Amino acid sequence: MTYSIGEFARLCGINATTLRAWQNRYGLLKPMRTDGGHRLYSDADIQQALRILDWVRKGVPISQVKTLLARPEPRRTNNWCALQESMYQRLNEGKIESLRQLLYDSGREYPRPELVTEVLRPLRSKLSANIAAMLTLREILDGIIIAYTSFCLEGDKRAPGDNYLITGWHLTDPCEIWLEALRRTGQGHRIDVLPVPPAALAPEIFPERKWLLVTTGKLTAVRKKQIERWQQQGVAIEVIPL
DNA sequence: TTTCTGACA
DNA sequence: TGTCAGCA
Repeated sequence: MTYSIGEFARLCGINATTLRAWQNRYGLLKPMRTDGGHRLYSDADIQQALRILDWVRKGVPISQVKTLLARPEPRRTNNWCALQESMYQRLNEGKIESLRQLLYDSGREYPRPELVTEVLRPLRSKLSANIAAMLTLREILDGIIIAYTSFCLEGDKRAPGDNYLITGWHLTDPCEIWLEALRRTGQGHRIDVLPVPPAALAPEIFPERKWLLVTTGKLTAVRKKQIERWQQQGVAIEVIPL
């Protein structure tokens, strides 16, 4: 399957002008050309675009992305790959109950932080092209992740522990709140989730709880100031950059 | 509709 | 760094 620049731009959600600029200025994505000189993007280019967007979302300047892409993939056990693949297949075949079961089993069998970073996050990245079918699959996956995380959080509440509130702060992808919560389950914390962060946060109203703020992008001077202000008001805050 | 270049914020 | 106008 090949795509014109217009189609490709729509699929991956990047402006066509920007795609050309990325190619010309930073050598990112060099598609084949038609005899007439028009760009012809392939499915491999889509995968590459998703990898690029992953770095951009993490706040990496586009000029530095090429070096990061050239780096070999961070080593991942075959086990993780196989598990990810297995989840993807069940999702793709609409076997939702089976996928749910697999996630619950995996959560019992493997450490949760690795499950999140090695399996769930990569799987969601794989599903982030702007194609209706993929977005639908990702929503289904997110629903299962949220349900499972709630289940784990409730379990943690049965034991004593520190009280936490986790939410997003300048965060584009709300599911990341749940993934971060899931990473922290089973460690003797009692965590509540604010799934939809309010437009303006007021952590000072619950100073007795520790606040975990999941955030994308850079900690600007303004944001650092805000955190200092909250801390001066006696709120314990941990910022979790993605 | 796409190409490219140069320019702007 | 992303986007736009203008031209072919």
